[in-house]
Amino acid sequence: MVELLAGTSAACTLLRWYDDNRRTLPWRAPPGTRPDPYHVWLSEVMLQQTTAAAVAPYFARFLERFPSIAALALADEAEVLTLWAGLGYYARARNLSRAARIVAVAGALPRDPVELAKLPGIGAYMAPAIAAIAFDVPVVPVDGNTARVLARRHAVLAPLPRAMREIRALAAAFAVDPAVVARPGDFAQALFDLGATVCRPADPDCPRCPWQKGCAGSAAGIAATLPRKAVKKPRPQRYGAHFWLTDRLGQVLLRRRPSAGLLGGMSELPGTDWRQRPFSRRAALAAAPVKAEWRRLGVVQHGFTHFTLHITLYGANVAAIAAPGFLCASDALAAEALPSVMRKCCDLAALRASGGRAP
DNA sequence: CACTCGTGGTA
DNA sequence: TTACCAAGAGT
Repeated sequence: MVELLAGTSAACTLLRWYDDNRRTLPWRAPPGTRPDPYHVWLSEVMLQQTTAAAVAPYFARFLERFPSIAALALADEAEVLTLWAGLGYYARARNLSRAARIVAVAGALPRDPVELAKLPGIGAYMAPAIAAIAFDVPVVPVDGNTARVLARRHAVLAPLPRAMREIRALAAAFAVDPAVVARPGDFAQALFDLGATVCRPADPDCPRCPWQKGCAGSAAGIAATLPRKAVKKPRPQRYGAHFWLTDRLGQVLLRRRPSAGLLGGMSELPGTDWRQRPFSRRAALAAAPVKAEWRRLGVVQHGFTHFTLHITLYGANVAAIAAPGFLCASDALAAEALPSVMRKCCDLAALRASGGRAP
């Protein structure tokens, strides 16, 4: 009964908590002001499966180079990937690059979630997220935070992803609450902040939660165990060999990966494909870009989402390089679209060249 | 639905 | 040290 009284709904309670506890983030507009829809869009893309701390410096550099959707639309995908290097999930950058051209032609980002979802890289979460945060459309996006908060508050016992249908229904019910209709963007971000700072994945701080009184998961003492998740399979190992080839001028041979798939469109040191079994020295060198006195520099290990990669790195120096790919001055590698795994390889090669020992 | 697709921080 | 995790999307 109490929740039917104006100004005392659960949504209203959360919004009041948000007014006192909201996080200050680079992509967030100050209270009472409207954010730039482009900033909202870019931040949502960067924040997919990525922490705010990791995103912040990338967000700043990206906006400095591409201050508007129009500026982004004029850029080559390759340059966008350069600014994305190290952030991961590079399809995000490719999709953003494509979408920017579509939006630039249309003139502006649409406000309708259905229209937003037609853009590459904008899916079931991000369409309502942008609509709510950038345009105050009364919808409630369900991200990992929201799913966790609602699964606990309503003691949803079914495991993810099956529970998503029920969780989405719980979120949608909030969208008609007058307090949410009045402040859709703040409500969405209040759920993010509650999930990030109080209703944390492990060790939720229930005593400090504005929703504890109405939380079934907390009442049952099972909040920390929710949401439940389907068991995941073990991460397999893969092996490869890559080659650090320099010339008389200190330039390094690189090549561009295929434009789709893993690390699509990114630069890399030439190498083998990545297989389930290690390469012998002979098998590895059969894939070397040139015949040379190859020296084993060490092994780079790198964890991807669905496998662990072990790269044996070989190094050689020749007078002049004649091989497929392109040359890059060794002091210009920082400006290349190198994914982290390749950055590790380059770091190891530099270390060995300066006298470091093989690991 | 199940799988692919990165990375760095935390316990 | 391994394992889990973060404002998910595309296929």
